Amino acid sequence: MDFDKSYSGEKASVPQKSGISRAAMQRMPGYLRYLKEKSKDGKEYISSVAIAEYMKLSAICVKKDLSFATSSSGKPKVGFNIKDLINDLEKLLGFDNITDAILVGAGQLGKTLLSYTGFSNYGLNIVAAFDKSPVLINTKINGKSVYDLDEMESFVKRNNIYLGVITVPGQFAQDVCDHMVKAGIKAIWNFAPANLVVPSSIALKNEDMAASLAVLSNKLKEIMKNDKKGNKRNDE
Amino acid sequence: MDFDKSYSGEKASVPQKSGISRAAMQRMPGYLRYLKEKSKDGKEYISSVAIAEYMKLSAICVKKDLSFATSSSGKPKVGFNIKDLINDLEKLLGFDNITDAILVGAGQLGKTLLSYTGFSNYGLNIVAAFDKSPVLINTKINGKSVYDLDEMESFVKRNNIYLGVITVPGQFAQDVCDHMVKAGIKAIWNFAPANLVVPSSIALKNEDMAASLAVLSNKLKEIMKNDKKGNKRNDE
DNA sequence: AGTTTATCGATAAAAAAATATCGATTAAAA
DNA sequence: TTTTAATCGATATTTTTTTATCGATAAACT
Repeated sequence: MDFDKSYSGEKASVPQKSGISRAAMQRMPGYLRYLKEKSKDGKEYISSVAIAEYMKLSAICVKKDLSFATSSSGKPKVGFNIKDLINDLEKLLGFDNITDAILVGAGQLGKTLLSYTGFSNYGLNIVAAFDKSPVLINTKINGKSVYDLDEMESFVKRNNIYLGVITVPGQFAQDVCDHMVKAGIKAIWNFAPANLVVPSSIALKNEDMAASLAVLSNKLKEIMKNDKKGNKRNDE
Repeated sequence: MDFDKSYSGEKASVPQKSGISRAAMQRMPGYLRYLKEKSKDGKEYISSVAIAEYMKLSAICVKKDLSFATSSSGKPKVGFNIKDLINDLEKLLGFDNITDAILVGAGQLGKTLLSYTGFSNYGLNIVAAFDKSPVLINTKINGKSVYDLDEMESFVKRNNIYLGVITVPGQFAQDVCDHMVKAGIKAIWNFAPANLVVPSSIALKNEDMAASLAVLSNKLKEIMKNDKKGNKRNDE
């Protein structure tokens, strides 16, 4: 039995069965976005060097990352065909076919996510929301219905939903999570500040603002320290 | 909102000068959250094993991570003093003293962040917002004023702000970013789906929804594949 | 008090990820 | 047509991160 090694389902240690490291996987959408820009500009081919320069990565890293996605291969001297690469990446990322999802917690953040129209670009379609608040139940947000949380389980089963988004306050997150798992949800995108416990067979991704902020604060601290020491900055 | 961007400024290759890896840094808030829970429950000491079990990490990993934060040391047989550890972590994370920040883009997501009351726990205080829309300028959101974007630079300089949050649509993000850098902002928390280019002296953290979703979709795909192959699931 | 056991902390080993090297290839230039 | 230069792709190396080992220590038990 393989247990997850990073907290809340985001293990640091377990290898990706597909061979792609998580770090690489996270870079993919960045490549995709850049390639789409370039494609719009009318460019047809691009080299790993050019991508790397823009993305501030090493060309080797880019080449290796892309090798996981590319069906066709790049051409020496010219690089990769951008359109092909976009297709490959979208396929790899699953952005090419839409996955239905439900969201629990129609508060401020929930509303924001429900109102966001860009998810279809990422292959995600939030079809309904659930909440406990009578004020919200049976309202619509961006054309999407908000139902009583009690109906979540049957809705999920009836509509074969596998992905759930959690946008409730931290103290309710575990409970919502448990219900989702019970209902048959297999992937959870958690925006609540909580360390969720899930069976190892469930995919969990935490959108942890605190963690992000921790990294940023740390960097800022380093910068301020260096500035005080009189080091030059803006080294471009 | 939609966000993604993983790379500029977040290269995988740059070593952390402080010796703490980014991965470890990102785990810290998780520890902190768990310890606070335990502390509330009245527990006084906790072992790395207990933390690891809950966080689904190895105890060794926990010990090593905590060794970067701990001033005091743990006691054999009983573990760490929870209160001390909380203090150490908050200090390490900079959550113990508040940093002022500004936000640009008072749309749906911007409003959500402005309304979120939990940032003070993370040492962040958004003091003002900026936007281009006349409808929003001079309004207040959660008691925080929205000003004309043109005033951002002088505001930042006048109030010695070092941290900026970007919540504008992707196509405007780079421009806003440039203005922030020009104004003297040293750390940028970017929620826009854009690959921002910043001087290397600027800390940049992208809240990359697409990247998160990529990881989650990938996991889900694996799970569905295994399910189809008839593997058991919910192995607890 | 003496023994046992859980836990720490330091160091060593292993694993994973990023980066470097280099021959092969192909477009463009001479 | 030959040479040159940019780029790929595979393999090797290095670096970083995680995990394992193990002696030391302090609480609990006998």
